[in-house]
Amino acid sequence: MGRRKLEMKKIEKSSSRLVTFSKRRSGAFKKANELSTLCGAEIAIIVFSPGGKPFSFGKPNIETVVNRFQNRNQKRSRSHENGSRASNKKTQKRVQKLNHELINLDAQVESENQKNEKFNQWGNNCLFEGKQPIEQLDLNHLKIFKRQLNDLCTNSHSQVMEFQASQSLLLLANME
Amino acid sequence: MGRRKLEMKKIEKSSSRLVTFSKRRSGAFKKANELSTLCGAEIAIIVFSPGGKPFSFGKPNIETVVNRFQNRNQKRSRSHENGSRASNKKTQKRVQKLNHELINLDAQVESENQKNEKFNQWGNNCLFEGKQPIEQLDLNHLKIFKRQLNDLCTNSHSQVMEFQASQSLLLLANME
DNA sequence: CACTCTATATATAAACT
DNA sequence: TAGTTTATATATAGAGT
Repeated sequence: MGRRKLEMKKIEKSSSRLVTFSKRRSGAFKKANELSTLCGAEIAIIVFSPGGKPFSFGKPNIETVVNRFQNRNQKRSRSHENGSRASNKKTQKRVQKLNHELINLDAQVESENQKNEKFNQWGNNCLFEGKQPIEQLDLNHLKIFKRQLNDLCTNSHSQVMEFQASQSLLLLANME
Repeated sequence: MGRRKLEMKKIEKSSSRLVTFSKRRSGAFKKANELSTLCGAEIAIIVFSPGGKPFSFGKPNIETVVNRFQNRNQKRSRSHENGSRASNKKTQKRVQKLNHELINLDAQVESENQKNEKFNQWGNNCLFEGKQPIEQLDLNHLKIFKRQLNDLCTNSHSQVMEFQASQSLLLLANME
């Protein structure tokens, strides 16, 4: 699916192989997500790169699907459901708001999409607030945020996950 | 990728949904096989149809890949104190959801980009005109979103900030 | 690297068988 | 319910930044 037709054999050139792996892996995950969304199906993908690095995608999550497949429906441990981590109510509220806004934003954009004409004027009329193209930054933030989140989902290593979680929000915090 | 563009939501018509599931499932497996062949990667896919039927693909085979993945998780799990794994699962789930929201958002904007050249140069040639059209609603969502993200992380010095950042995503994970 | 930009190769939605 | 066809939508190879 590119400039040339690729032979279906291992790509020799290691640099190309790596690029292809990365592109196709994300392509595969996207497909999996679409399949799941469109058809209401549960799906899990596990890939090991040639270098041995694990990548995974799961919806609703890997464990559920894999366990179901292995007929080992282990019961969830609900004992930690809320733990001490949810103790900061202020933060919790904010996050809740944030989440709603995000959902609303998505719905809004979709709605505007249908009113194509108006949406097209978005960029013309509302970009600058004072001097700063704040909204543009927002979009970039969203993209970066998305990328970070994507990494979080892709990488199953919990420690890396938490690290990246911090990183992503720090990034957002530091960009202005 | 067909006669029409499909909305990324569950297909209502059950007959169409079934056809789509079948087609896309085989498409996904084919992609997985190609990825494996081209890059020398191990891969496993498990899918449950909406009806609950399991389908799977694995190269060299499912068991190998899944076991490799789970062994790795076991190691990881042992090195953690109790409870962290459960939270991480939920973090992953929540983050996945958010990610999907953002993917959709991004897709919408991208779609508009193609339709409207002006939008492509969003940040370059758009001047603030002081208008307050209806489309402003979208921007308000963006602004609020960003402000709240900032609020999450801006309050304190970097160490506390990082702590809160982690906490935020963990909270996201714990809220539904 | 991670991303962008195109020309091409593929996947697939609908319709039909 | 699975193939076949065909018009379109996507994915992505290769090259460049």
